[in-house]
This record gives sequence, structure tokens and C-alpha cells, in this order.
Amino acid sequence: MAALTMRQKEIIEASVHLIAEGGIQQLTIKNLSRAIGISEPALYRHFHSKQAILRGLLGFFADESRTVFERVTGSDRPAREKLQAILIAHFEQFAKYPPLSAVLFSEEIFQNDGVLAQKVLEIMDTGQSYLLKIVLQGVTAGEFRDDLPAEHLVAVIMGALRLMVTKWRLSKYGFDLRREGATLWNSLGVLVSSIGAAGDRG
Amino acid sequence: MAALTMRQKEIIEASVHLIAEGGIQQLTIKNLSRAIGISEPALYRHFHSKQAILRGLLGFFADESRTVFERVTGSDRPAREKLQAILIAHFEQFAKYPPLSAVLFSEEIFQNDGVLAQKVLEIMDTGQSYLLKIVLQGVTAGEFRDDLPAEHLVAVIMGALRLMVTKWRLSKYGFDLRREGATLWNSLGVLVSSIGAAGDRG
Amino acid sequence: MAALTMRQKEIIEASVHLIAEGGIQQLTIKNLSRAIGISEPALYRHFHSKQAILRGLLGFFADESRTVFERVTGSDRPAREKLQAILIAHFEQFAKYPPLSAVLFSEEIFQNDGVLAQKVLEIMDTGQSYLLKIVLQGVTAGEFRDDLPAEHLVAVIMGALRLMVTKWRLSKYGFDLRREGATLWNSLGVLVSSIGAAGDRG
Amino acid sequence: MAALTMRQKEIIEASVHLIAEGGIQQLTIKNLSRAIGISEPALYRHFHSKQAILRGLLGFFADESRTVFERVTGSDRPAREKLQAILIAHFEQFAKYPPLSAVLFSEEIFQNDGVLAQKVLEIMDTGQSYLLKIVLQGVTAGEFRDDLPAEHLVAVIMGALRLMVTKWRLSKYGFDLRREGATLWNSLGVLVSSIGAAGDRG
DNA sequence: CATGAATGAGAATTCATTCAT
DNA sequence: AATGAATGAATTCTCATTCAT
Repeated sequence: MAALTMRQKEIIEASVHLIAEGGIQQLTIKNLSRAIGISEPALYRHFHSKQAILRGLLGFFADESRTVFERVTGSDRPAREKLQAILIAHFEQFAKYPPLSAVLFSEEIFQNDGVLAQKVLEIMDTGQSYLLKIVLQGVTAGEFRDDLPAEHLVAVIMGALRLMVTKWRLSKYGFDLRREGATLWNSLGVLVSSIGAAGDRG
Repeated sequence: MAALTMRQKEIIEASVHLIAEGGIQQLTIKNLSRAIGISEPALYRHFHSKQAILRGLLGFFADESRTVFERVTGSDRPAREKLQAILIAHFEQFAKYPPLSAVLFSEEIFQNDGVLAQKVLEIMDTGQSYLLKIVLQGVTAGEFRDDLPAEHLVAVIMGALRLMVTKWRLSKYGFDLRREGATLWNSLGVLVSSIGAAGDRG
Repeated sequence: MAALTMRQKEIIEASVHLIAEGGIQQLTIKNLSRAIGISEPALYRHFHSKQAILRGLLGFFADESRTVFERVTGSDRPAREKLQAILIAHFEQFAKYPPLSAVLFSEEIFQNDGVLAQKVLEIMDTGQSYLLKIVLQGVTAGEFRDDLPAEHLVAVIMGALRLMVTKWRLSKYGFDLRREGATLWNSLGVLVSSIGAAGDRG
Repeated sequence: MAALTMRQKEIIEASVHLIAEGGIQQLTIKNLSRAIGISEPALYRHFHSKQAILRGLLGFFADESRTVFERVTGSDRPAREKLQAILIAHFEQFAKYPPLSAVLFSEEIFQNDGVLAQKVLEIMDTGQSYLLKIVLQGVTAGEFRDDLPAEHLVAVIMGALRLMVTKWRLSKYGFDLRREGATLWNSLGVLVSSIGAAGDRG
């Protein structure tokens, strides 16, 4: 897990772009080397196999993802604010770097390879448990409804986020993800809110 | 869109299995022919290219999907019952034929190829508009909450469904999708319900 | 161990030629396909890997070698005649098909690969035990000297045979192997003979 | 033929080890540099090409071999003693440094390259002519039998030596070469001895 | 309807070697 | 004396596809 060199970051970025453009099948050593402007063998100085590149890629985004969650979770704001911050941060991240959307929610890509599939699963699980922690905090604090399993609230949030990002990507980034994301958050906020939940006759 | 022959169905089924086992990269003519027990050239009697196989595959499932929706939507039951029927039907379908889950929500697989990507998008859109119709019916009938955009309710339902199926697949079908799906529906039903929604002070 | 097809025999023969010309390093799929006049992928119809080709090659010669030994050993001539027949048959075989000499006594070639190294060892061992059987027969019959371990007589015979063939090959087949082999046999025959051996004062 | 530097000797030794472990195909610049613990380009400071390394290697062993023969031949002991000394010295040398056995009798390794093949042939020829000189001395002195061509006696000795060493290597040094070598010498000594040879009716 | 044989294009990777530092 | 980065050529092997039978 050594820190990545410049070239390694460059290779990972190019890989993400290639995947975003044409799926994992476009990610060939040839395409990659062409994209970076070096020869094919030169790639092997920086990653000793193609699998290593993908491992590096997933590791990098796992770290990034964790960082986002950590930053938000660490504070002691109300759960609702945390949740909002996380969703907005994600939409922001994808909007800034669209190709990322082709990799992060595309578990199928790595199905081929046990090691990679495991890494993908970890990323997904990590996100889920961060969300769960926040939701539980919100439920405990009375911010969020407690008439439904917290896991289902998480599933609804994650599912809606993932679906919107996927649709955005399939539309070739054809709508304003930040804006649509913000309005989606509004609805999600209402849905999970304790106000008006069954049993709430405040 | 001629009806599929037996052999064609067999090929499509084998294709789905291969994709489910090891991703799209396992779907090679060689693997396919071996799985079916015929020679490689023989495949070309039934589909004139690999792309045609995938087109057939997607077409087949598009039809199946439409059929499910059509059956449910056509009736004049309350929206809530229709929604439930649709979700249950989907979970049922996947539980009966797990490999399907590797194909139906895996848009990335077909990113490679414009024609196929288009087909995938259509399937997704179709499902979405059926759901939207039902949700709108529910809102109009006062069954479903009207304080949120119907599109967002649809996004929440679809997103949660897709997420659960994806997790099921990634867990290698490691939990009882039918049961988990049913409890998920309970929560979704509550979430979309008008009872207790903001503004509902009935 | 299925019988070899025509093409397979052709491939094996071409392999032997390539090895004879420039060592194992010349045996590349490219050179091989060029030598035969087909494309590189076409080779894979007939052997599913390069290793399989070498396995086929060794298996083929193991069979041939066994056949020669079997033919001679089976008869009930005196040991001396059998020994002569075997040596002559070997020189004959190499003279007829010189490239064989580059493969049969070149254990180093296959050192790379455990499976192949094993096969080579078997061939060598087989030859040795056939020779040993004959020598023992000769000793018992009083034809061959019994003042030395039979194993050493075998070593002397095999060693001299191998050395002569190796020199012939390194000289680029620059002398008449049949003739030189015949005279070598004369000497070997005398060496192993019981007449004049220590203890023989007949 | 400048004397070798320390590094050069180190490189040659590492080369021999690599060849012994996995054949000539294991001798790559990468493996070599890794074995020594320097970078690949660094090798080129010491030998300007891979071929030069192999030339150095063969040159080194040619010198060593000549030294052994020279030491023994120079003395004026009886031929039998000289012969024994040479064989024992060889077995000793291999036993002390087993990887050598993978290189010295493995002409095939260098078949690839004209220059190297020539060097190998020289080493072989040198050994042979030293042996021949001794044998002729022995024949003249009446120590060795004169009823067979001296060349054949040499072939028998060299052949048996080479065969035993080869078998020792293929058995992964699985027997005591020194001891087996000594008993082999006993037999060879008897075989070449004039006592009991045809015509000897002492 | 099916196959055995074949192929051009391209896959990942390794080779010996060079060069600027 | 040594290295990190790079490369052209070659390696084994797989891909989707075609064609004569």
C-alpha cells in the first residue's frame, strides 16, 4: 500500500478514463500506454501487472471514499446534516470527475477477478456502515424516523444515490448532477425524517 | 424480433450463466460453445455474431420485463397492491433464476457497444415509466404521499430494489432474497404511503 | 496418449528440426508455424500449448525408443547380438534422422519444466534398464565379463554411445556415424566380453 | 581475456546457479541482476552484453579445466595414476560445486550462438586430447591394453564420466558422486588395463 | 445442422538493451 | 559504479469469425 508515484497516479487516472469511455474491455495495456504516451512495456515499471493497476485503482478510491466519510462522520453535527454533507460531497465528487462514476458503482467490472471483486465489496460495505452509523445516530437523536429498520433507510439512501449516478452516466452526463442530486436529497431528507412518520402525532 | 428457436434460447441461457459466473469477459464463443456442447462455428448458425447473441439476450429480457409490468399494470387494483406485486414478482424472478441478476442491473456490461447500451437504457427506462405510472395513480388516489416528486419515489423504490439485488448477487446469493425483499417492501410501502406524510393530518 | 494426427506428427517433426538447428530457444510458436506454413493460432488446434507439443514430442520418442528395445530384447539371441543390434539400430536411427540427436540426449533442454524433465528422465531410465537386462543375460550366459558390476558395463556402453552421437551432432554430422558407430561397437564388444577378462584364463 | 574482476566472477557464478536451477532460459538479465542484488543496467558495466557473460563463463571454465589437466599431465607418474587423478579431480570439482555440472556437459545450452558453441567444442576437444595423450602414454608403457584404438578407450572413459555426472545432476545430486565416481573409476581402470586384454597371455 | 481447420487482430507479458542522471 | 525510466522486438496465447466439407 505504498504511496503512489506520479506515474502510478497518471496510470490510474488514464485507466478510469478508459473504463468510463468503453467499459473494462477498453482497458488494455495498449490503450493505456497510448493514452499516457509511453510504450507498453514501460507500464510494467510502474505496475507489475494489469491486475496490479486495477488493485491500485480500487485501493486509491477506497481511500478517497473513506476520507470523505471520515471527514463528515468525525464532526458532531446532527445526523441530518451529516447525511446531507455526504450526499452532496458524493455528487460533487462525481460532477467534478465524471469517469469515477463508471468505476465506483460498477461492481460487475471486477467480477472477473476474485481479489478485485473482494475489494469492490469492501468499498461498498464501508460506505454502507458509515451510513448506518449516521442513520442510527439520527434515529437515537429523534431526528430520523424509528418506525422502520435503519438498514432499510440506508438501503433507500444508497440505492437512490447509486441509481441517480448510474442514470447520469448512462445519459452521458446529460443533466446537472449537482442540482438533481440536491433535490433528491430534499426528498430523501423528508423520507427519513421523523416528522410525520407513523407514530408521530406531534 | 422473430421468436427465438430452442437453440437460440439455449444459447441465451448459457450466455447469462457465463456472464453470471465470471462477468462479460467469460462470455466468449469458445466458452459458450463448450457450455452448450456444440462446435464454435455451429453457434453462427443460430446467431450471426456475438453481438447478435447479446442483442437477443437483451431483447428477450426486455420482453420478459415488459410482460411482468404489463400483467400487473393492466389490472385495476390499488397502486399499493400493484407496486407490491411488481416488487415481489421481481424478487421472485431473480430468486428463481439467479444468473439473471448479473445481467439485468449491470449496465456496464454493455457499455462497449452502442446498440446494446441503447437497449439496456430502454429496459431501464421502461421499468421506470411503468413504476411512475403506478406511483402517479397512487398519488392521485391519495394512497401515496404527494409531498414529494413522484420521480423521487420511483427513484427510491427502484434504487432500493436494485441495491438489494446487487448485494444479493455479490454475496453469491447468500441470503434469502424473497424474504429480505418482502421486508424491504414493507418499509418501502410505509415510506411512500400518504399516511403520516407531511401535510397529512388526517 | 491418443494416437497422433498427421498434423501433430508434422508439428513434432518441425519442432525437432528447429531444436536441432538452434536449440530450444529457436522453438517458438512463430518459427514453428512458419516452418509448417500455417498461422500461429492454427497450431493451437493441434496442441493446446507449447508445453503440450514438447510433451507430445517426448512421448513420441519414448514410444519409438521403447519399440526398438522391445523388438531386440524380445528375441532369444545371445546377449552380444542383442547389444550389437541395439547399438546399430540407434546409430541407424540417428543417421537416418539426424535432428533426433539434438533432442534425445539433451536433457538440459527440458530442465525448464518439471513435467518434461520427468519424461526425459524416464526415457533415459528405460534405455538403461533394457541395457542392464541384456548385460545381465550376457553375464549369466558367460558371454560378458563378470568381474565388473553390470551397471558399470551399461554405463560404459551408454556413455560411449551418447558421447559419440553428441560429437557427431556438434561436428554438424561431419562424419559417418554408421561406420564410426560400428567400429565403436567392435571395441565395446571386446571390452565387455568375458574372453580375456580378469579371471579368465581359459 | 583480461583477468576477471570480483564483480565479473560474481556474475558468472550467479549465472551458473541460474542455469543449474532452471536451464539457460532462466538466465535472464533480470534474474541475474536480482540474484546479485544490483540493477539491470549495472550489469552492463561489467559485461557489455549477455553473450559476453556467457563467453566469460565458458572462458573461465575452460581455463579451470585446462588447469586441472595441466597439473596432472605435467607430472611423470604412470598413466594409470594420471587417469585416476583426473577422474577423481573432476568428481571432486563437481561435488564441491554442483551447479557446474549443469554447464560443463551441456553443449546444447550454447547451441544458439555460434561463438559460444565453438567455445564449448574447444573445451570438449581439449579434455579429449589431454585424455588421449595419457592413454597413449599408458598404451606405450604397456599399462593399458593395445588391442583397441586409444580413441575408443578415451570415448569410454569420457562417456562414462559424463553419463554419471549427468545422472547425478538429473537426480538432483541425489547420490554421493565422489563415492560412485571412485567405484566407477575402479571399473574403468580394469577395462583399460592391459592385464587380461586379448593378446595378453602373460 | 454441424464440424475441423484455419486466420488476422490483438491480448498480456518478457526480453536484452539504452540513456539521462 | 549505479540507477530509474524507457523501448523495440518478441513471447505465448485468445478472440471472433470464415470456409470447405
